[in-house]
Amino acid sequence: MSLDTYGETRAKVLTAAETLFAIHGYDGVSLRRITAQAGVNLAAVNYHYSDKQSLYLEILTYRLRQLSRVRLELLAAAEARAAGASIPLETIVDILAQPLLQPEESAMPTFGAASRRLLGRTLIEPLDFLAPVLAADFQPAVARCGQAIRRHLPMLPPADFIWRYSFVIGALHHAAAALHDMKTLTSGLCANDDTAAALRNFRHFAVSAFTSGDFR
Amino acid sequence: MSLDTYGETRAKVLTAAETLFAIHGYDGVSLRRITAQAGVNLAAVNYHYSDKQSLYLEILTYRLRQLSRVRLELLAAAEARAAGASIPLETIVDILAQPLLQPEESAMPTFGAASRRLLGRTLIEPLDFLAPVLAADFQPAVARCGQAIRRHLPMLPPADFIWRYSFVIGALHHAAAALHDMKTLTSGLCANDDTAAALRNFRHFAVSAFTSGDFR
DNA sequence: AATTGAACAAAACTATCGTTTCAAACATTT
DNA sequence: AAATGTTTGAAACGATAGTTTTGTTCAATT
Repeated sequence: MSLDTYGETRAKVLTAAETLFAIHGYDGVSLRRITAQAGVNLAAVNYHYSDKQSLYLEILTYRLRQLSRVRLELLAAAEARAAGASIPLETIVDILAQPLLQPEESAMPTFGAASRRLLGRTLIEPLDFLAPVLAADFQPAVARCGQAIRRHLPMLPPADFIWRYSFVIGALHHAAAALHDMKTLTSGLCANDDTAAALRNFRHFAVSAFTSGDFR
Repeated sequence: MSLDTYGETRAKVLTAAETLFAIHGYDGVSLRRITAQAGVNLAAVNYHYSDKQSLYLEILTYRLRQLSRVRLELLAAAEARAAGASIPLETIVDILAQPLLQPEESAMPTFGAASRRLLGRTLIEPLDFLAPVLAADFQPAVARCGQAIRRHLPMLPPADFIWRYSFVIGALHHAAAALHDMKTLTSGLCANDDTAAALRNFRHFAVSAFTSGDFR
């Protein structure tokens, strides 16, 4: 191995693992497959990370914190702009969706299509051992955005709101997990990984789902 | 083994497999776990079904055909009622959602919470070897419902419609997969497996998502 | 009652899983 | 340059995966 590549094993494992986990899921990928794709030795995983679960946890924790950090920063900036008034509904939806659907436009280095798909998949089918990190590093930012949206719909019964919010979040996660394969899912009508179109359409979709019925 | 239970092994495997696959996914369940829960011998799976993939395929094919059959029957009945006019948008949304979210109200024997969760999960993260059965036994009915909805929005650009439809279907599948855990996901505000509330709220959600913007 | 084919149980088989071991190679420090 | 601690490579470990084999038991038929 050449000098300049020495010490890159850890990063190579991370990249390969994120890609493969995103496509096949946690149980669908073996450490041999990860290390083979990364071009490193099998033992590298148990050396740099203690075990398979820790590797998955480290990837997820990093991405979830990245996502929540950007969301909370955008929310704080929007609150400052609003100067006491409520944040526009479109803005809150964008704060929720853009970091996930269009990470390249946010300040999220190395967060690409694989990260998006991994999060979309994980948030749909969380594994048992991920519950703590989801509660700590994901739910709070989602709840904050939900509260900001809630202020636009003060007359909507709480249960009705939570149902709408669940459907919107579900659609968002599903889109994040499926964006890579939209061409097949739409019989060629939508392009794959068209993050701009996804965000634009989701924004309109979510806003109209929230505002229907006139509970303002 | 007593006389009256003889020959039930195949059914016991099916029930246990559907439940476990719904909870843990295809790769997350071993045949030993399935046969242990079913109370049958390990070799029963490879005897009654040829292998693990075939077992999963048989369950999925059966459920998808059940779902599509009911949807197409409801659609045909609604078309007959409409007598040439367009089917009400609410009715089409119900045709899509009710068999999945509230199977107990449809003519779907043995289709319960586990089946709903299994389909929701599978439709979100389809395994490679399921693509043929999805194309043959699931997509057609979804496409038919999509066309029926499309007639309500003749002025909406095709790409916009397909995006909205994708989001709605994504929200539906996510709800089907998550209905069992709504209490946790909504911090206690929604009850688990409240299929009636899910359908009622989804109906309103989907209709407002489609009709916003006034493209009729 | 003997026979046949289907259904079941027990055990072993092969492959692969996550993980560990241990020595060689590396970079760094003295 | 020697010593030290870190990183990597090759091999093997025990456990578990899916699958197969083999022998037995059941129900039905002749």
